Amino acid sequence: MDNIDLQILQMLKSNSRMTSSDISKIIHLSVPSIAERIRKLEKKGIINQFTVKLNRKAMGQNYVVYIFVQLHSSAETQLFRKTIIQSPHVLECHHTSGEYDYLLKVALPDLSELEDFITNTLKTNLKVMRSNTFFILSTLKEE
Amino acid sequence: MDNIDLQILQMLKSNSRMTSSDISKIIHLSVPSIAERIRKLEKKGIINQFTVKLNRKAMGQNYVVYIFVQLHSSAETQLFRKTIIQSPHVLECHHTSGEYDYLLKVALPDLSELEDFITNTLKTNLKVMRSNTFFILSTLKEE
DNA sequence: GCTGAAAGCTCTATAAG
DNA sequence: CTTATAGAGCTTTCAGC
Repeated sequence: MDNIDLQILQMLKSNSRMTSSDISKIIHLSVPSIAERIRKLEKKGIINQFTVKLNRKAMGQNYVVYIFVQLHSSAETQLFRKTIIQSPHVLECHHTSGEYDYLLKVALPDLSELEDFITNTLKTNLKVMRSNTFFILSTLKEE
Repeated sequence: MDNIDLQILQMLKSNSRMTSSDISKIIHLSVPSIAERIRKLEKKGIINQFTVKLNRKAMGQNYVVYIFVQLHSSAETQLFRKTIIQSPHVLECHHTSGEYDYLLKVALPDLSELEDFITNTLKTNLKVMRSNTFFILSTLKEE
């Protein structure tokens, strides 16, 4: 991966609908070369996905919270992982170092759904030992 | 925004290079209709950005950490915000409720750069009062 | 690995119903 | 919203460096 690849990635990051010929006009390289470089970046897994960033408020996701979670035992891990991955409310889930086991980033339309998520999904269904929730008041930056 | 818009958004989320005619073959609506719907979704700000998800490891970002940050006083806020937004290492920055003021998500190539970021950028330059760092060991889900 | 040109195809924009 | 059309623009391929 050379400097030209980095430039291409940067352009696609700012607008993934750019075509090879768009990019060709900016960096001086022929269209077929750029098309092939993009294909290779995808194939090598450097580009994971072409996607869109959506406006959460517009999508009715008015609350975004982080929830630290500690599980009882590793016996619960399987169900926990499966449920979390499938839940449409969970934006991210990381296994973390420190006091807790996992950190979830969760988007919800209202507080009653948050209550439901913590009480039913986490505590009851997933047998989470303890959790710690804090709210995102505003976001300065989110890539 | 109706159900068709939601379907279009879902498809673009899974692959933002889909064209109107690609989408037209899946949901039964003419190409001009879909093209116009996408334009409106962009104009309304429901679609914030067309972008790519990159593989962090492949980009040399071997460590991703969360850092909670507490500022001394609101006098430091301006510089803090400006610096954070410009820093290429900072993936996200949220103003949060709870014990700390901000939560940063930071990607770095190695531990010495992490040390540098905490010691120099945060503590020295930005006069951060205290911080609390924890590591992401692995990621189950990240939209 | 890159360039340039040609072929064919696909997309977008527009107009009319 | 649909269909139809025209024109612009894209991707791919291939020969040659």
